[in-house]
Amino acid sequence: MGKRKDNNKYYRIIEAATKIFAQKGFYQAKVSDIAREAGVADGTIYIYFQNKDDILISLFEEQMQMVLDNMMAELSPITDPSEKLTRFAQVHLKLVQENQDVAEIIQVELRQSSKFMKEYKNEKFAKYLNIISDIIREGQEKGVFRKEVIPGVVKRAFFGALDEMSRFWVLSSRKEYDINTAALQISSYFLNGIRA
Amino acid sequence: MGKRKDNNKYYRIIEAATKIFAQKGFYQAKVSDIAREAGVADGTIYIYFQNKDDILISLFEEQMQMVLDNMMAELSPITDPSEKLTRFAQVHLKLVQENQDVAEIIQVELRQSSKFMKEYKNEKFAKYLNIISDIIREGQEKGVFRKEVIPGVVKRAFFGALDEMSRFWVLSSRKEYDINTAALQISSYFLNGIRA
Amino acid sequence: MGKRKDNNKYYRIIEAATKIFAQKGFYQAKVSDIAREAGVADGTIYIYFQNKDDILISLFEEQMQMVLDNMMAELSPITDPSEKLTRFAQVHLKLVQENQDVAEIIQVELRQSSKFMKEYKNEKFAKYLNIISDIIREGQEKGVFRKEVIPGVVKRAFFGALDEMSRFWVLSSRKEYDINTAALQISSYFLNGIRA
Amino acid sequence: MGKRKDNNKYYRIIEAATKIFAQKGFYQAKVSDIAREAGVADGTIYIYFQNKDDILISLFEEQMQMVLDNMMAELSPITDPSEKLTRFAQVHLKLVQENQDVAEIIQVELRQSSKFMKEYKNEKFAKYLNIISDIIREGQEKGVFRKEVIPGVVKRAFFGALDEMSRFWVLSSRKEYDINTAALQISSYFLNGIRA
DNA sequence: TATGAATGAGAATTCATTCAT
DNA sequence: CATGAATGAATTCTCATTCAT
Repeated sequence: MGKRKDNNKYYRIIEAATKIFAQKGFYQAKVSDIAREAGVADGTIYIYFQNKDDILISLFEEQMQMVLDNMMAELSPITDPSEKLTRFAQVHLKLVQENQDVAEIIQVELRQSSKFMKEYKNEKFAKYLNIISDIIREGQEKGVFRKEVIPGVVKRAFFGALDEMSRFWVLSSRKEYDINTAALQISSYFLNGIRA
Repeated sequence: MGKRKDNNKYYRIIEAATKIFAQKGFYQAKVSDIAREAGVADGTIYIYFQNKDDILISLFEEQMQMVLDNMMAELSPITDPSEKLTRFAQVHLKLVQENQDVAEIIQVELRQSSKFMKEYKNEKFAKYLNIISDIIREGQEKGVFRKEVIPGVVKRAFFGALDEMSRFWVLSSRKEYDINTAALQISSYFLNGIRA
Repeated sequence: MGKRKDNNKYYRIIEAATKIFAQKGFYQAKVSDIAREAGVADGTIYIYFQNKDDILISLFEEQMQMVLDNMMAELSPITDPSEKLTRFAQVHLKLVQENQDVAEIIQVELRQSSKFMKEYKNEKFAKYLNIISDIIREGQEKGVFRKEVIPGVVKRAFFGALDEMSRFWVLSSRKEYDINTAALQISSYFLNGIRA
Repeated sequence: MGKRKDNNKYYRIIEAATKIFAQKGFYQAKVSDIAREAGVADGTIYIYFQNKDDILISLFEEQMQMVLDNMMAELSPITDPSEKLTRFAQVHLKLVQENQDVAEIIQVELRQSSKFMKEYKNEKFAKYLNIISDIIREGQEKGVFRKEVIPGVVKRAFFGALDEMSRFWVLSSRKEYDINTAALQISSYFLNGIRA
């Protein structure tokens, strides 16, 4: 690895940006806000990142990697596809709960990323979604999920369901129900819905 | 009759803004872009709208009203809750398909609305979601949906599933499958999942 | 006279402008504010006045004429120069008191008139000041005022003294002393000061 | 050390603003005019000042402080109240003569300050005026000025007389008489006028 | 590497003035 | 004459980015 990430300032800036972007949104956030939060000078940001866009992109990469690693680690010991799907829901909502800033940025800014970063292909996010479709396919092979179910549809529907749920959960001040309850409800809908 | 709305310029600006916001996103869109697209002078915008934010808010209100009206009209003749839910999915995705600009704005900018429009409460959107929970509750009363299903979770999960699906559908250039197929798949997952 | 002033709208606009300019100052006042106050359409203003500057100039002319006429009428019956000077002070401060809006505009906007109306020569104001120097000269001829007093200095000093006094009087909310008292004090200073 | 003032750019901008405001008046002066005159970028102005109003306010504060300091230094060695008053007139008019830009701004913009700077209380100016009333009061205590003279009236009348005189002197191209002559005339009027 | 003062392009908004009705 | 919707030039202020130290 080059010197770019050796220094912990790189991560301090990512952390700071995560907080500030979550608070104000990408366009409302000023580079100097991030610098202040990170305890560095404005100019220092440009030693570690090419520009403001690059901060957001790097943030996505780093945080999505973290999420991916976490999810992989949680799912690897499980063999049963149904259990895997349920676990995915639980872990996803738990991660959201524990990293609300990250969650908010991914939910909000990810959506408009295509607007300001035409070229940015969010491959990590695609990988994350593919964990779901891989589970579906595995279940279909093992004969526990119906064959006519389209994995590419389920992965989006399932993720969308969790995502909308977590958005509500993050934004609402009074939490009417446990997030784990929501995870179990949602995965049960889908499991019942796609069971062979 | 006030000067607002009784003139077609109001709607011409809304139309133009819908196109421009969808194309570039709210922050990247310049008021003068919208003016040019609408064929009016920059200053004219400010006769019909208080500021740039107000354009977006008004756009939400108008377009959500249109969506609401459409959905209500489509569902009113149906009595069976299961059929209603399926129809909701079909109509929603059809509306998205026919109003991609509107869909993109609602999906993308709606998310960050809380960031720049602290005071704006998107009541129309809440109403739209409540159509779903009303269907669920009705189904529970009629004994066709399971009692332990939480309507507030289903409405978000179901909408989220459709929304994520439609985002993909709108963004992807090559459409792998018919959007109606997706609608039927998703509603079937949920119907199987919550059936009594 | 042409049709310009025949219509009472001309005077209604002058009245309105007097009020609005006094309230907000020339630059902060909007033409549409004046139109609303006068109960006419924005465009109507431009039938009676060439532009915003012209409103102010016309206002000066009209109001200064009124002030001049008033002062002349009050002084004409008096023959004694000392008494005239005292009366000038009293009438001036009374006029200020009764026409605070006019006073404020003349005091405030007159000062910067040279800035935005390079060509405008405020002849009426010069005439008004000359009433004072005429009194001084008359007094010198009659031997009641000292010869070495320079009329051109006295006219400015005397007017300036009254003007500063009236500015304070207009602006301060609680009036510590009667404005007539101030008039008498000031004229007594000058009379003692220049008496032969 | 804050970033304000310790840099000479702060003063360069004040200087430039003094010139530009005197030339065109506050509202006609563009921030970019000031920036160009000061030899800095437009944005640099906003590092040292909050906004255009703040430039004017700061300018008042700085220049009035200068005037105050000067006047105090000139008067401090003098003990006789009459002589002090005369000296005040001389120094005031000399300062005006030497700082015509400053004088013009204080005379012109000070008047309308209440219009656009509701909250700004020009305390330095009040202090300056109070130098006069302090002299009057001192003279009354020493028995050289009449008791019935109201210091608050004299301070305004005297300042107003000098101010109107200096306005004329600054604006008129051909100077009919020496400014010192005017100072002596005016102070003699008042001294004769209020002498015990 | 790190700094942060300086830059200046860019954008929202205002409002005097016009002109078709 | 009167209207007031429409115009678009003009101006303040912001903030990502640079670069001399």
